[in-house]
Amino acid sequence: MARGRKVNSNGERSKKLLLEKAIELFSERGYHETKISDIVTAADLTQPTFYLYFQSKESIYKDLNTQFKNTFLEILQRDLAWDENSSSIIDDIKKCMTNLFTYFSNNPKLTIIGFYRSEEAHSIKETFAKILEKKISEVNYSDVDSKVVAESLVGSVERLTLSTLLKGIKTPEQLASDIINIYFVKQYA
Amino acid sequence: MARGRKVNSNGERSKKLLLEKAIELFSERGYHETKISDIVTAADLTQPTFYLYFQSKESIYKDLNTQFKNTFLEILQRDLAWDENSSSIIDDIKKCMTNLFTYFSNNPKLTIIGFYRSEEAHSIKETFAKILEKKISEVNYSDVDSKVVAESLVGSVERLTLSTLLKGIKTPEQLASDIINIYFVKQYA
Amino acid sequence: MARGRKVNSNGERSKKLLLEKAIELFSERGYHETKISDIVTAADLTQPTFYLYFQSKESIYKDLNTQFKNTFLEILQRDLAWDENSSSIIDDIKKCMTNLFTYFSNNPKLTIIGFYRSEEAHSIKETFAKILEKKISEVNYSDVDSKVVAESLVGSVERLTLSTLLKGIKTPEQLASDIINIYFVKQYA
Amino acid sequence: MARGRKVNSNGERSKKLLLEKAIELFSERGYHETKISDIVTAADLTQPTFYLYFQSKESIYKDLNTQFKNTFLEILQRDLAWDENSSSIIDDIKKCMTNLFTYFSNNPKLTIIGFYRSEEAHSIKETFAKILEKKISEVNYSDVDSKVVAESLVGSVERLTLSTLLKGIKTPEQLASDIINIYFVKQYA
DNA sequence: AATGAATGAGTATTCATTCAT
DNA sequence: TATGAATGAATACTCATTCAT
Repeated sequence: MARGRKVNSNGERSKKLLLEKAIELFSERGYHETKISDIVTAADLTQPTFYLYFQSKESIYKDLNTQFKNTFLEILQRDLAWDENSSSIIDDIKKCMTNLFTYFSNNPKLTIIGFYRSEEAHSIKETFAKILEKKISEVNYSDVDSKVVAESLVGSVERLTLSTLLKGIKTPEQLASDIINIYFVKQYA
Repeated sequence: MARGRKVNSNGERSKKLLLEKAIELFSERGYHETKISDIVTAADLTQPTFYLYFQSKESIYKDLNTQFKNTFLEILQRDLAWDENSSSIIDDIKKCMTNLFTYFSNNPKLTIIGFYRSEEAHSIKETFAKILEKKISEVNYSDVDSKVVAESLVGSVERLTLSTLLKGIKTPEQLASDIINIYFVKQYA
Repeated sequence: MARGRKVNSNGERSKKLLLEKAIELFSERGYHETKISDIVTAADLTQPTFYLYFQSKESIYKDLNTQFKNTFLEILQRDLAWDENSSSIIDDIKKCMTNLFTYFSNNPKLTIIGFYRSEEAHSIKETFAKILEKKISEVNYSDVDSKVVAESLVGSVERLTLSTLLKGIKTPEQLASDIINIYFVKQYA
Repeated sequence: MARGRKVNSNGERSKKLLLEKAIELFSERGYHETKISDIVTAADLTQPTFYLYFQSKESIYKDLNTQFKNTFLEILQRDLAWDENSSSIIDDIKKCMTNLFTYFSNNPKLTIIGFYRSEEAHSIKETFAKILEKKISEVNYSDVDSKVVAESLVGSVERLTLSTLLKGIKTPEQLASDIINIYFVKQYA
């Protein structure tokens, strides 16, 4: 293959392609097992082209994580804003989860990276738990302290996303409903 | 430039030391960010000594994971054996969790590796979920299918171990009790 | 994504601009530390444009050096032509130095490149020394062989250009006069 | 060639060898034209071995320069210490030059690097000139200011080292004597 | 049992240069 | 005349692993 511009080439398209392949590979193999050479090969480009659009391997990974984190926190903020005098706290939580699951569902690979593989995932989950805790503390949750309930909820979201949502077994709405049922509806007689 | 056996050296002790340091570093930094040179430096030994006791970096990591996995599955098997005509399924689950948490608590670093960092962690959790599902299916859990409840439970264990148990906020017994409360006791009125 | 000829663009001007920026950067940073991308960025142009006017990075650098060398040798030839029956050899040398310094002064950056940074600078200085030697050998210079005096003179020119002439501390005339004083006038009693 | 320790290998020797080859190549080709691969090939070793003994290409180069600079300045300090009430300033200068030339002569390649190729060479020469200027200002040097004489002297040293000393045409003593003759003895009648 | 010394095989990154428009 | 887009070829540096002692 000769040097220089390819026929019909287009910068935006190349960048997008590289991002796609990067997301794909990072989510499948993780950061260290993904080589720049893998990414560019998958995109049918060469290594220097990667550096035309991204600063470094680390920076593209961080960008991806930031992107996930920002959207995630945005949804949280929007749906679980604090002093909201909403009709029902539980409905709020349910709505929030539905939106979260919808986002995960639409961006499964990015979610794998940002919610499971990244080192930053910890802090994201901590934040999630803290916000939930505040909500739950307003609910009359018998016998268990809100922190534990909140962390438990985060764990449920984490695990169910992987095992049912991303596998297509449950829709966002179903999953949110199931979780609400487990945590907030009398269920065991 | 003295070479050869150190004064006071002892094969078993060196191996143990290397294992300890490896667990420590793998749990703190993960597989790729931990170099053999880090491990031996921490153990005040040299790289060839590492290969005296372990086949490779990968093999020691796998060993560690296998060790965790085996004990984990052992506890599961023992406490949640199938067709047991136990007095109470829920008590069984509670007992199992208590034992699991006790093990985690006694081996926090190995737990980080085997239950959080390792790629194998997925299959461990799947197994866990499957066994739980079988149990739960025997319980009259209204409105939510057992698979979801089981996976949710696994998530709760996962998250609460990290955020409360390993931080010393809850004892194994307390945590098991909390989880049982959340999942199996009418809690929200 | 507009491409093609810029408004107000002009081939000759672009080439001149590139040359200027190249001289500037090569003199400041040297050959290897100057990237083509630096040059074109400084000229507010793009990399392919560079190759419209110059064959390669090496060739523009060589051109610059050749340009310096040619002018330098021209001045030497003109002012120190061999068997000239000039009234005074020392006056010739002084005149030559004055002209050299004037040229340096008017082209400080090119001088840095051609007289200091370039690998070719060695041969230029050798030539300079040889020509001076021939002149000096005709002068009754006691105790020191002409080669040494000539090389010494070259060194003085080299160093003083950098430390006084190009810093504006001395004018070409002053510097030439100073050097002549040092080398050819009884100065230390 | 197999991995692992070579027969009869010795760390100190390898390091020395690498240093020697590095000095040789840096002096012949300069920093950028010398690849690590060139150095290790010349030493019949491999690239990782280089990094066993040196931090980086830049660091070994800097070390070399520092080594040259330190010795150089040491000689200067020792031989041209300020308020010395020495019998003769000119003798001091001569002695200093002799020592300098001897050092250059014994370390020709390092001298090429540290006194000619390095960017630091400028500051070394400036220091040299400043110290000389102080000395010369105490001498009754007619018509030319001491700064110019000092810089000129530095230039002479610079050029003559290259063109006569390192080529074996002059001994350190002869060269020092010649320079003193040029600058401080009535020479042209 | 342990270490000093060495290396094979990567791996991210850079830069001059070129093609298609 | 000029540029957007791309690449060939290098190059410093790292790390797990191994041999000789």
